[in-house]
Amino acid sequence: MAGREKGPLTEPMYYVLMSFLDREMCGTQITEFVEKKTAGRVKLGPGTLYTLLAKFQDEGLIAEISVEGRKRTYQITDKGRESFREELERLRACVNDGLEALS
Amino acid sequence: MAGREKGPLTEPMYYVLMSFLDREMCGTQITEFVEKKTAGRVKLGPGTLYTLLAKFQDEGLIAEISVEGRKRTYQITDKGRESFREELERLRACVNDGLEALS
DNA sequence: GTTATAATATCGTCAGACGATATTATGGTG
DNA sequence: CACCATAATATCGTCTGACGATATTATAAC
Repeated sequence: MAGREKGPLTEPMYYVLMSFLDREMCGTQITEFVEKKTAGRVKLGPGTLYTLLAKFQDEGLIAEISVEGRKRTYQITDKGRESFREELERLRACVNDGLEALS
Repeated sequence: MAGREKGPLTEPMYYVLMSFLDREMCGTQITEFVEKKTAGRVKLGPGTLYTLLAKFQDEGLIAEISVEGRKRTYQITDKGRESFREELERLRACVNDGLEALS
């Protein structure tokens, strides 16, 4: 059960997936989550966010579970969790490589 | 003495800067360094590499120190080192955020 | 039912990644 | 020296993603 076929995640992709680990989310909740989690370091524009949600749904990393009026709520899939874990490992590898190179 | 004005580094940028920490480098040495350091996870195409070297020189992160025939050798600047350190910190923040979200 | 608000969707532009291909310099070999 | 192989860098075109600005759509309050 490998994660996302296409290579590594970008920073926005990573934080969007992360927002789903605890609970189901809709777009605006994700925006708030990311900004808060990163203490303002990462801010998602709507263009980035909704394009991403559509793509993640396409790729089966998240699934829509409800629509209330305009509000669409999604939850992460097993494949999505796996993609997130893989990305976290990649990031750790980057950090390790960097620390090693500094010493 | 802040690093790069423009936001975070991409993965290729990060590893290219990393290659300079120990010693001066030319293009082909960088390609080999990155592939070896990441155990093949990251491979730099020539388009990516030489475009990057030109930009880094422009931004003052590296400086050309010798030309032998076609071979151009560069070394990292203080600003370049600072940019690398900043990027490493950013990556650590991403990892920490991810670990925290998983728990 | 008009206005305000919340939420999502789309468009255009720009930066970066990268393979394919071209260019340029060097050294060897006859 | 002329030719060729090789090493190294440079450029081009295409594609993907980021993002702000703007538009659209649904709900609710008055």
